[in-house]
Amino acid sequence: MKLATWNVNSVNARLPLVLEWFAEAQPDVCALQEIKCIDEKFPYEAFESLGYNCAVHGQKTYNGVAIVSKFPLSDVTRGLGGDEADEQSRYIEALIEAPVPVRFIGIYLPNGNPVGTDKYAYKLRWLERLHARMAEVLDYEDITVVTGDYNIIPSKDDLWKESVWLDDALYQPAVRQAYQGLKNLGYTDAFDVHVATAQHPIANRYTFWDYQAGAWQKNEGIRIDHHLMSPQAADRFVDMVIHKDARGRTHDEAKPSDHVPVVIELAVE
DNA sequence: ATGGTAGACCTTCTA
Repeated sequence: MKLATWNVNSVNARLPLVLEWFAEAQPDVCALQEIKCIDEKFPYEAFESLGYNCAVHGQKTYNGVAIVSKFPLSDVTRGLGGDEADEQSRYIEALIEAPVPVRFIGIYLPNGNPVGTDKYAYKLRWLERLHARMAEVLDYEDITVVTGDYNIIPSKDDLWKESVWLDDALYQPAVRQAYQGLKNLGYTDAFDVHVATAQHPIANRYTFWDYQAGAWQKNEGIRIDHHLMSPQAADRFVDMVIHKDARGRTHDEAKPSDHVPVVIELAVE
């Protein structure tokens, strides 16, 4: 089973490119972030025509997440617990009803910039709430994958020049420690397994290149889109592919997202 | 020198 994540930076502005990628890559399930539309404006029909079911947690203008799946979806949860006042759409969870079921959680973690503001405090609180939910989910002993745009650069190997990122919310020690804390619960970063088991050196580890300052042309990227696997999922890990080519592809008037799809394969079929 | 790009949308905000 191929499970993917992709921050599309507006699903409607990106639709031709997104559909083209789905037709080619054939993910079984994909988490989308920054759909940037309310539920009613999600392009359900386009995905359904490719054979996908959709669960959407939209929001006007900002954020918004969705799960699209070739298998039926059940037990859908929209929004992360732990703060009733939080109105930002950044969390969606569903059970993928494949022959071997998979619990699939798509997140769009707060960016948190600038450091020291309420936005940064919100990021840290959101990480605490995610930690609590991921601890709960472990008790289900499901094949669980928590995937999405974490807005966290885990290590200095995951950026092109450390000095540029030292004051950024994506690279703060407290944020990186919180990411390590998620792994300490018992989750495995699919990329770590990918690196440890690779037959050849990893040619690319970045998943995001900024639109500004020619970042893509200079290969000034960062790794911020992650798959965290429960022990039951990690036992079935087969492969991981970062679709770097998506960053340079255009389609008529549609320009690429600043993030690329990241796909893992699990042996659950 | 505080740039540069993209998307939604109402004029700036977010990333």
